[in-house]
Amino acid sequence: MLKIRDLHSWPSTESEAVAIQQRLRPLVRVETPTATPRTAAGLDVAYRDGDALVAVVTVLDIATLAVLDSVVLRSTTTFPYVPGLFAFREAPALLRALERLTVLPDVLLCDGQGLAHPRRFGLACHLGVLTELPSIGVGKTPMGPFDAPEDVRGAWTPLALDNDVVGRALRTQAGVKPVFVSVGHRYDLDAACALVLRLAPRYRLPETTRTADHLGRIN
DNA sequence: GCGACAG
DNA sequence: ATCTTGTCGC
Repeated sequence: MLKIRDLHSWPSTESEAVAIQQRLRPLVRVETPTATPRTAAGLDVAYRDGDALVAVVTVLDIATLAVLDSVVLRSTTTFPYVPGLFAFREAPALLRALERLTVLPDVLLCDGQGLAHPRRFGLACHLGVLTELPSIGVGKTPMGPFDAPEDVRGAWTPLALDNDVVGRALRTQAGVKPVFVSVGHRYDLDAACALVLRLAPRYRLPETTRTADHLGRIN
């Protein structure tokens, strides 16, 4: 159902990984989404003892937050955790999980950064470019400094890296830390923040990531 | 050279 | 990410 573009093989060294990011970075497209999305996917990976991991993808109906589909895939670690090269650790398993989806989502919400990345090619960009699906990065920790948005749901401040605005620190609830939203592929920052707010009516993180995280813990 | 650094 | 007690709040 979902086609994964064969743009590169999975590297085993950091320098190869960086070269792939630099080669794929120009393929990212920032654009206003054509239509209002009806479904959104949450992607997450849980780690187990040793090199075992569990990749989870859930598809929710944005209007009702009902879970329409979910895939839980057990796999194993292929690349160490290196800040800036996160996709090479999590994307292989997440892509295999995405291929097993029955309901194709209108947009991907990734657990990590998109353009808010040192080379402007975080996990959300990587998954977006390889699937050609619109994608958004929702991180719990920023990769750079930021000014705290006011403590009101919906408040935000720009996230800058070097001299570019690469994302936003977005307050999804008063009294909790903001989340860090950036474009992954085929989306824009305003629409991304609006969607994250709709998906997080009650908690800090969007329901998509919460359900995916939950499934990863119990499986 | 040293520290910082998505999950 | 994961390892973990108690505590505050709905």
